[in-house]
Amino acid sequence: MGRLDRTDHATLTDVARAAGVSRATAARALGGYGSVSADARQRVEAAAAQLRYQPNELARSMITGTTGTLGVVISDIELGFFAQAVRGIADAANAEGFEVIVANTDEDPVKERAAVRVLVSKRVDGLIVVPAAPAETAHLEDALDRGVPVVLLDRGSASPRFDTVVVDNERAARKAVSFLVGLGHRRIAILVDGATARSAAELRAGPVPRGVMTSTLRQAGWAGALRAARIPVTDALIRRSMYGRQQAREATSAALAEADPPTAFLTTDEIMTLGAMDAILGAGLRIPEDVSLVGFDDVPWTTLVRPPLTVVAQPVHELGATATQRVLERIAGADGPPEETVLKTSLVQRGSTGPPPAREA
Amino acid sequence: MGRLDRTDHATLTDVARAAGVSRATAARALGGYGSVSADARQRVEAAAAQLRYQPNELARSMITGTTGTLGVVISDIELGFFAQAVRGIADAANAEGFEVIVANTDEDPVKERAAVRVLVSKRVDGLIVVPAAPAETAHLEDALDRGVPVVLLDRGSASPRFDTVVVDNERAARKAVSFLVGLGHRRIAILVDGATARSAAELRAGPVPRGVMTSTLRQAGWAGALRAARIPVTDALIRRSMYGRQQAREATSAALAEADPPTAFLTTDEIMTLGAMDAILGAGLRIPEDVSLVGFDDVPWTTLVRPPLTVVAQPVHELGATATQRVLERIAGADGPPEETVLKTSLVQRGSTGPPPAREA
DNA sequence: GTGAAAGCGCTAACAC
DNA sequence: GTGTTAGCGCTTTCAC
Repeated sequence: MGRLDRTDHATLTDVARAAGVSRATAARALGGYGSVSADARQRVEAAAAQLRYQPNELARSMITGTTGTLGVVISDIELGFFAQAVRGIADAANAEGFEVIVANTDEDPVKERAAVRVLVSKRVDGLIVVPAAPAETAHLEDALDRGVPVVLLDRGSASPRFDTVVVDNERAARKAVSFLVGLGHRRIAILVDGATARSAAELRAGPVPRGVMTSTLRQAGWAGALRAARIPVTDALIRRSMYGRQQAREATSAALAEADPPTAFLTTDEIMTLGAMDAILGAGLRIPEDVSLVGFDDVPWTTLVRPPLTVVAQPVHELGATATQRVLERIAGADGPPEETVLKTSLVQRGSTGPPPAREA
Repeated sequence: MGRLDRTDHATLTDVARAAGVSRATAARALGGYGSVSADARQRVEAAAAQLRYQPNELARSMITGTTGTLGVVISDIELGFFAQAVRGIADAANAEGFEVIVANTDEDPVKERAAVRVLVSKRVDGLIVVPAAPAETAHLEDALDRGVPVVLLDRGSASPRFDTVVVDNERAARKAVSFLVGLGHRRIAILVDGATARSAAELRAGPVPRGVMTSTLRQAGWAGALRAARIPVTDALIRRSMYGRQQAREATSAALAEADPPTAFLTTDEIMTLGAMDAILGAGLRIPEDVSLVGFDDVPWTTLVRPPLTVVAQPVHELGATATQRVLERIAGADGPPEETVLKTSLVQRGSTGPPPAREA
């Protein structure tokens, strides 16, 4: 341990000197390229082992122009969905020898811009980002212009320049709601983050533009299913709340307290589902006898609560793996037009959905 | 966009040329050190903005010897506990201008060694690791020898060389079990990962050595509480399972099927708790009327299940933040002896604990 | 097969 | 105040 200089790391120069060869020869022996005599190789390897030499990847990156590092920009690693996605990314990345730097944005575009800037400065080879504001992508296009491939995860953007990996959000919600309609429900509410909510009028006006959050798409799917069943799409069924469990709970409680409360709820992610269940159980209502519930995301606890939850399951791990694959292809030089990959969700029917209360039929 | 060379990044040389000054002056103007005339600064800043110059952190790191990056080595980011810890780390790190590279080991020492080697090669400024095998720390000492500070999180090691941030595992379990004893329970089982389990004889033999997993410590706390209540510590109460929800479920079911089943269970983490609850509810037993349950980790769903779970809450976020603080201090040059920080857990009493069935009293 | 030399983009003395 | 000159540790021609 340490005859070494200030950094305590043996350098190639140290190894070369110890082996009695030039740095170039040492590099060739260690890097396994060019040709080196058996004897020289021997001595270099011995010296390297002896000095516990490990190449300085920083220096190597300076030359090769690649760092073997991917930047991942998400909203919050604590949320099950993102944690799973990151694991999918990390696994796919590690398999190809890449490491992953994770940055949380909390859906704040300012933090996102800062993170992207830092990551690009650190010369990540590629970026996977869940855009906080899919409509504002100047900073992401900037990364692209600097030669850093960017793949969007979970949300598409208005810009056509990015590879994108998402799930079939609209269809997923439509199927979930159609299922509820088939059960006999007509007053099917959707619980959405107020920031991404659209009014009934907006929903009637036409298709959802590109570059919106998933919950907006899910809302469109919900509206589509209602329309198909000739059920009026009204603002009363669109329950808005700020994003958060407690807020979702309050919004759901308010809905439940109305004159003709919804007989079923569709919630757009784990946190909202948690809040909605809090409210339903807290009101002493039975699921599904009094009210049915379908949530997004098949997280572990959904099978533990009673009744187990009917959910839309997303292939989250695969979402991350696919995005990684895509960015790795770009890094390797693939230069076709941006691709949008849409992964399939599935409706997992469990116990939280049933016919509406008898008096409703 | 791009008169730039192969990397598409403007360099300091480009800026200096555009501003008509030397690289040194440009560097001073941009870096805000040394002194530069107002005029020169002006021109440099204009040129930098015009070229959208962003310094190459790689080159900067080569010289300064610091990367502004922390390596975090955990078992699995998908587990709520680690996701939370990583968030705590990332927040504390970001606040000081550091980024975080995350590596998953799945408790595999081989993966851990590989991860540490890569991270050190990438010249992270410090390492926070949840050691997969706290007894084998040669690779971590190697990092230390190379000048990379290492802080252990969640688990201590046998080596005295590392700063460590843990919770009071033994005391936490002791309190939880004492609480159950106070309720009248005597057959209190503990569900542990078979890999970390100790036999009743081993537990009686003496204190737990340093460098073991948390569940081993929790088992010691469990045994301590039983001893204090003069309840025999028997192997029958130590329920082993492989790590995993399904495995925990099976182990719990087996315990429940015995002649004199435990009237209470202590589970050592979220996954084990999930499996234990699966088994208890699956057997049609009521909680806490038939069997009480105390789990480790106060995750979101614990308040949603019925009854809500009594748990040992760990300050997970703080655990990560504290470890980060420690490693940052080391990076800044603090060179006192290694410190062990022990954070306090708390027992959150909810509905899953009550007196044992009447016939037991 | 091997060494000398250049250079990645930047910082940091050290002159002027 | 500003420019020149060395490097950081490595890869990579290009001679020999």
